[in-house]
Amino acid sequence: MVKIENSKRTILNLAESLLQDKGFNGFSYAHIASELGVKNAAIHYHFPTKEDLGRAVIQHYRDRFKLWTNNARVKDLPSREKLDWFFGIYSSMRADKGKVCLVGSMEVEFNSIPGGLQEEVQILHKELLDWLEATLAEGRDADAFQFNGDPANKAALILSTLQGALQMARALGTKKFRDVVEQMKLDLIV
Amino acid sequence: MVKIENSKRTILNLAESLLQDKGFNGFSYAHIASELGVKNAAIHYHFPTKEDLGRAVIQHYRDRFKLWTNNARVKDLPSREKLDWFFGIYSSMRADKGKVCLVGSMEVEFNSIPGGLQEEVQILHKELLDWLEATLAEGRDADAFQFNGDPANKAALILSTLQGALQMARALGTKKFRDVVEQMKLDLIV
DNA sequence: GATTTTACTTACTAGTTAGTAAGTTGTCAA
DNA sequence: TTGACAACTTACTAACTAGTAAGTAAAATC
Repeated sequence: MVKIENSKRTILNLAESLLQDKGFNGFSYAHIASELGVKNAAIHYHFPTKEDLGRAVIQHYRDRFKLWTNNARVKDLPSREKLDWFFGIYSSMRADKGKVCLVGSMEVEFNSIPGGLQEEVQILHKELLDWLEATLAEGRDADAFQFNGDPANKAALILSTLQGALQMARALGTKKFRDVVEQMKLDLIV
Repeated sequence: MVKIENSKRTILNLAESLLQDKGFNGFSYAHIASELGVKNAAIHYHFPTKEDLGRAVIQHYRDRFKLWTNNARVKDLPSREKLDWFFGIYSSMRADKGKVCLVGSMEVEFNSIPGGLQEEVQILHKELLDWLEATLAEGRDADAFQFNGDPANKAALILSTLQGALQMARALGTKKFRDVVEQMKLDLIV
């Protein structure tokens, strides 16, 4: 038995990374195993099926987001800084080997992933949307943001844009991603 | 020899459909073959490798877009209607079995597709962006559109948004897609 | 000190993948 | 009518896929 500190967590992190790098159909148990220097079956020991692994990745992602947004360091920020924090998550993904949003990655392959994963993606996407909607509404009330229409729709627009912009950056470079983020701010901030 | 009218074109169309439905890693030669009632090798006869097939799909997509945008029926439209036509392409995709933008689909899997395909995606994305940028610039000059900043950045934002919104609709439904499109118009049209 | 549990490895399976080589058959041009 | 060619099929391969069953060794628990 090789001594790996908390190997379940290590597998989870690597799986998340691979999902954001190559998509659900783009990586295999063999990839994970060889990367970690263990055998195929070791991964199956922790996550019996690929669906289990996928679900765990999304649940971990959800937990982390909930933890952050409930933390005073984000919760008590003014609206504009909350939004900057949120945009920062996506900028970090871009900086981290050109990763793409987990949600977008799984929605592109939505019709070829297990049903249990589809549900999980749905829930995560809703949670992101809800937080963003509340932040936009709060910011408009405080005259920090300026936009017409329903905050829910503006939230859906912004999330879609971030998701698409990370993908665009894959083909056209990081500058394009930053341009889009700047344009979003230009369209939103007073 | 079974009599199929222009089977190369039939394969191409089905491949495009599968790409927008399941992604590049989500379909196989066997899928295409069984759907068309032919054998695996028949597909390889027309498109020796999967990279060849992918390139042909994208090139076909590019040709079609160029044809449309150069046609008087689009070319001579006022800016607002040009934009409506463009948005209509994405609405049609959504209506057509929840398809997703070809570019987004391939950018999610960018790091697990052949290099030749990556180039082709890059070129297509640039062409879409260039047309949209020109249309936005033209529309702002004609006081049909209203936005701050560089038309190139606004074009990148809009394209990213459409791409992301089609993906979002997979998990959260068509209404969300329409909401995003309406919000974009609200943010743009005078 | 014995027993159970954890975290694996070894060795395998059945199915799928892209891709190939060689043969077949209908169509068309000379 | 013959020969070339287009459009396939048959039959195959090597590599990879998720997943399993049985065995092993160290560590934790009793």
